[in-house]
Amino acid sequence: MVGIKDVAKQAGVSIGTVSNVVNRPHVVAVATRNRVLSVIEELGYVRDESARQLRAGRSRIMGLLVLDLGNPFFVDVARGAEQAAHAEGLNIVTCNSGQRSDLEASYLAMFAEQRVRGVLLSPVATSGEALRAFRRSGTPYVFVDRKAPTSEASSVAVDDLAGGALAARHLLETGHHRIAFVNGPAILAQCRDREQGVRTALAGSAAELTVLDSIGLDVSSGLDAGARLLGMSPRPTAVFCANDLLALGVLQAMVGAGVRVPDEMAIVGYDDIEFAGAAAVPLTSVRQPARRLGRTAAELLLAETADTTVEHRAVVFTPELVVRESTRVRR
Amino acid sequence: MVGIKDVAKQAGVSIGTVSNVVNRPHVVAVATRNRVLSVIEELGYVRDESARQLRAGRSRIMGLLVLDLGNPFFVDVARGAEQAAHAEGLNIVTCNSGQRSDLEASYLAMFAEQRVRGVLLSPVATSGEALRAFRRSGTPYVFVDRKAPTSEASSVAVDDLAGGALAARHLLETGHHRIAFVNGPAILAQCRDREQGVRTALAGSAAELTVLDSIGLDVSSGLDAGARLLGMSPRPTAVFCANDLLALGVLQAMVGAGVRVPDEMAIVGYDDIEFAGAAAVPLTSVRQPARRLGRTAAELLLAETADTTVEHRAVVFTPELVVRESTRVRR
DNA sequence: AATCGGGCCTGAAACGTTTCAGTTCCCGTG
DNA sequence: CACGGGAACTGAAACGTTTCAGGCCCGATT
Repeated sequence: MVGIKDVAKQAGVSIGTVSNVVNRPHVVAVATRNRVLSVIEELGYVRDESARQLRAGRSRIMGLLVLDLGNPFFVDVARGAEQAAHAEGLNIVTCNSGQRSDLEASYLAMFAEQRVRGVLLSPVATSGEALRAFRRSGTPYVFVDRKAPTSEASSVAVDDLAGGALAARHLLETGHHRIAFVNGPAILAQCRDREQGVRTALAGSAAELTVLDSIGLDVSSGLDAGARLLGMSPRPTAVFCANDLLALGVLQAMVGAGVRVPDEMAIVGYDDIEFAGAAAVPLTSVRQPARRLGRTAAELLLAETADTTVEHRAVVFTPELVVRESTRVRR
Repeated sequence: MVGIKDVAKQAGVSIGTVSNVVNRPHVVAVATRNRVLSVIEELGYVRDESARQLRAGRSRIMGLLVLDLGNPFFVDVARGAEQAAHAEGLNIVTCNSGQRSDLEASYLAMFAEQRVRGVLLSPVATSGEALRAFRRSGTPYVFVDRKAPTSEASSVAVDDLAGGALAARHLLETGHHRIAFVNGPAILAQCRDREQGVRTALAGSAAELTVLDSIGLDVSSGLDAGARLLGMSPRPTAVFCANDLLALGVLQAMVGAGVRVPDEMAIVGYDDIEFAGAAAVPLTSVRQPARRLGRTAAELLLAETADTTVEHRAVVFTPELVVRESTRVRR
């Protein structure tokens, strides 16, 4: 593999000069610069980032660890983060924990060992061993889609209590009394908060709430939850799902069983992913500003890595209800 | 930042011993090992991967560069690749070119500078400057979702000619004569091949083909194409889209305009993403074995990096038609 | 008693850069 | 003409690891 000293020898200059051509072209005479550049081209020299980083002490990479890349919500978060990072000349590498603590730990350790500039983290749990070890490494990080005390780190989140309440109130207002909530893994704060929001909104009303827990936050878990819903008696007349993937699964189960939506079963999802509007019955959903979430988080992280004295901030966005056919009142 | 020599000093051993504790624990006496381990824990030592890699010469990371993470097809490819890489103790980092050559170039350069073990690449174009520069870097790579001559590199792909033909023949068999094909950017070989497959299948038939080009391969491009379809006169009775995202957009446009699917407009998509079955009208689609694609590509790459004498292979999978409501013949 | 061998550990070189204090050369100024 | 100063380049140290040749000690073998 060709290194900087091969280039130097071939061009008849010192190693330092080659480095200058690559990193501060203006300090080297134009004739020399061109000669070196053409040797670089000729030999196919590629700078070794490990050596560079070892010496320079800092990386040009920002890590992003998300819960589930299969959820378009997180893809949008990633897009937002990428936009902000590129504006500063940093690259984003995205890793997917798939809600598994062991993978989360493994990727966090990788980021720490790589000495990345910082990490945007959508954690499985804020109390785990993985995170504790990561904190000690001193790598700056910002929570995404998760509130956190500013004493620990900055965070960018959406108010899940409000989001859950928004959905529940909407179902009350459209006249439902037997309401189901299909929740994801309780280990996720998002899930706990959305459920809490639902309970708060329903408290004092006459509505009866059934909570169905499911293993995952994906379409097949939704199908499964849908089957359980169909078996209930009396059957709820409305269901709110902790995210759109679950809701699409439930919807599919209803359509498959010939249950009319929204007449026999109203459905509300969460995230307002692009596919929600294209569903069998267009889905009412709680919209989160995903891209903005990612962009803001990256900006916060960049600010903190540029100036370590800046204090942590907790940004909270407010979700918004998008009403579509799946809860439309019919006469 | 605490380094190996801080640990060595604190534990009263040499640097080499600390390194052995971390990398080959069995060669150090159990008492020493425990002492060093507790110092590591106490000081919060994290190995610096740059230095390690600089010295060891090889990285434990495999790169994956995909065309569009917003397309669930590529998320599944990533999952497959991750599975194979983890089995070998490697980490995958995923980057998203978003079909932009400049981003592709930037990420490829990053991978080369990082000296990653290898790269799985779903390229925008096989002839670009970016790729030529990358080739010269000597980083092993395998094409994903793209055929390539084995003289250059291994590749894992799905037969897009067959896929296009599959869809077109299905539309012929269900009695359509005015057929539209909504294609994505012609720079993508996948798009060119699928169109070619359609043309081949339709050649000699009485069917009339209209090709609509769209800017992107996403839902909003599909909406746009749908609007154009609605304005055509005479309007085609069936449309095949280069991927499911486009098809979902077209479907949304039809539903919005009150055009009945499949009675007035049959629709076929491509990829068979999870959302295809949950669409307003469940979508007929050409299924590709996405996960298998990713897994196979990663395995090929691992084999080539383990033994450089192994020759390149070109694996081609065969797509499969999944028929659903969007093309069901009604009486 | 001398020798051998194995277990455990040390010390230093090497990896490919960046950075910075010097050196050389030349031009302009007093 | 002497001098100062800037532009262009050089040479070597430093970054934090891994690796490997060797050294030491102790028990077993001849």
